[in-house]
Amino acid sequence: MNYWLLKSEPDTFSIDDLARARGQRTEWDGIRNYQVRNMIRDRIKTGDLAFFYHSNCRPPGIVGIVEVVRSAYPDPSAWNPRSPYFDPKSDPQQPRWLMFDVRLVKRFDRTISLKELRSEPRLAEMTLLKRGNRLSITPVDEKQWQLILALSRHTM
DNA sequence: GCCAACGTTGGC
DNA sequence: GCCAACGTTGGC
Repeated sequence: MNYWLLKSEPDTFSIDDLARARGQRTEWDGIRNYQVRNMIRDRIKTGDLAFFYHSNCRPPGIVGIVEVVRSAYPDPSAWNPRSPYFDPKSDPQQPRWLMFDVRLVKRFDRTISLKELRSEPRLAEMTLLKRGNRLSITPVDEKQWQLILALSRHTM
């Protein structure tokens, strides 16, 4: 079983939106980066857990946990001309883009901000925190996962 | 296959 | 709004 971190801009889709969704489930669609696509295809499996991260907002940070409830399958938004994720070069006969489904597991009582994550030396090797990282899905290892879980229980 | 130009991400 | 860092595109 693997751990992940999923970025989402709360203006587009927040953890509150997920909490209100039917079954507290959603499709994780719109991925248009090959490195991330390959991770979805090869490594993200049902039962994996992921931190839900709010990006491009103030403050950016981790706000909860989701579980993968369906692994990779074709992302039809690639063929929808009205979708912001439309990709005219994606052939329905040979799907280029994949998505997966997640369900809300937990909303944290507080946001674990990017600033707080950066201030923790034991998280220095987190992919999220690496210089220049822009991937919208990044791996989290077991130790990092447990440490962040512990942080989530602290009141600030 | 190189690489300049352009587009995107996302923290600040 | 700025801009560093990175990805993609397309001419050659």
